[in-house]
Amino acid sequence: MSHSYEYPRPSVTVDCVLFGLDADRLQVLLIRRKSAPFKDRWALPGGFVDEGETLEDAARRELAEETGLSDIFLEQLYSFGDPGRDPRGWTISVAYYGLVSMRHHAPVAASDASEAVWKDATSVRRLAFDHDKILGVALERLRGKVRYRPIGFELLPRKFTLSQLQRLYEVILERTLDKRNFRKKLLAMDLLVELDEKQRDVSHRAARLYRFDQRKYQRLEKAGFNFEL
Amino acid sequence: MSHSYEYPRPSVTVDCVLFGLDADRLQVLLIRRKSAPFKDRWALPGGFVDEGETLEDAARRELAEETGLSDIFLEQLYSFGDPGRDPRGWTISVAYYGLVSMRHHAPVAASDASEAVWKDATSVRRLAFDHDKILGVALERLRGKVRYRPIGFELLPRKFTLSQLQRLYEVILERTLDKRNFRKKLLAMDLLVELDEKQRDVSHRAARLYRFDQRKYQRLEKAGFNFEL
DNA sequence: CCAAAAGTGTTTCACTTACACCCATGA
DNA sequence: TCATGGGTGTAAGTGAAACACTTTTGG
Repeated sequence: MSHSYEYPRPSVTVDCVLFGLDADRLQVLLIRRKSAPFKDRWALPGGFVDEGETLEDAARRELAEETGLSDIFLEQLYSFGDPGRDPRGWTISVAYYGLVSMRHHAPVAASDASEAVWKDATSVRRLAFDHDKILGVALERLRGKVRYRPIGFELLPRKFTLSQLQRLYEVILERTLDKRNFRKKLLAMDLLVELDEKQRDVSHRAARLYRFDQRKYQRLEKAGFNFEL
Repeated sequence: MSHSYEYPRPSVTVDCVLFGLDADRLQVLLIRRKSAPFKDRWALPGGFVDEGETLEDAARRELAEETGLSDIFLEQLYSFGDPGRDPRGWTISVAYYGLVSMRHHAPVAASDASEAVWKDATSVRRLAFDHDKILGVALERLRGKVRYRPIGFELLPRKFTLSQLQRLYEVILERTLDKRNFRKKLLAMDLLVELDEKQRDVSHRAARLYRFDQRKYQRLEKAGFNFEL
């Protein structure tokens, strides 16, 4: 199909919706745009895809360039191509979403970003481009996926308490959970490794620390096991 | 960001994975390519996105052009952009998947397609481009989604029997289901409308026909109802 | 009357839910 | 000693799974 090259081509970008968890709020990483369009407005980190790289590599590269963050859980979210979504012209964006432990990932602005900060994910509005919409889709996906895939652990430090884990689900799902039932259910899955270690520097009884057994989960998953709530 | 226009741009295509159900096999609609690359090979229907149309519109347009099918359930699946996936050069494809009742949608080849036919979805191989991979992702998505969203009905005629519905799930999920439990569960959801009509032209006891109550489902869904298996 | 699929209930078991008090620690 | 969250068990109810025979219809 040699005439294919005659087709006009869109620009293609990647945008990243990176979620973090701040005690009792779901956060999203935003950058302040250095240049037009939407100069000085808050936006999702992202940028143009280069030839010769995968879409996911592009997302990781842009994220690293603009916020300094690397080595994180990232998944493709959705592609946005409605006409008019970018005032510069025809632009299709492939969005990714990711989860990080805020404690281990402090953003540093660079490149096209004059600032890179965590903002409350459920209340930010009036972002650049159609990023409000992208964020909305990402929130929906996160709420859906967290219930049947153990991705929530990515939001916590490697060692965490059961209360932290419970708060995580309460924040994302926006409802309270029963403490005893929650612990019973999660421990029954036998995917948490009880560590010989306790919380430190808290002014109350220190909680036991756990870690998620990723390997075991992968084995069980292949055997048909289903993580649920 | 005026320098954005200096970036090299990829071609962007859409590809459609259209599923149908044939008594006891899951089918996928394929076209035979009229021209290079992959001339005469089986491929998913699809083509280049035009400026000024949405990605979904592009998918519907290409599907209509190449197979004559229109007015069907379509959802965005995933975007594929690995370098080298298209021998013509840098090309990103936004894939969609859809479900149709084969009885109501007979394909007719046209445009870039010299044939358009239904093939067994779980056994076709060696499709053009990376379409084997796209089909694999679509199958995975279908199996996942059919269990918690009532999209399976799109594969059936508007009026169907409970046995047809059960076979649908058995085919997609690749396991047998208990007849009594299946009927009990689905009828308990109260989303099927029992019609005053029966199956015709069968050489055994005629089954009662039902239809899916889309409106009611949408109301219940908003109220937090959750379709499950 | 035979073949083929339609249609129908009950019991068992596992899982979910609701619920309240004592414990350990640091300030 | 007080405030703060950590940690624990049981009973009741709900939903899932297992299971076999009778009915209807056309050939």
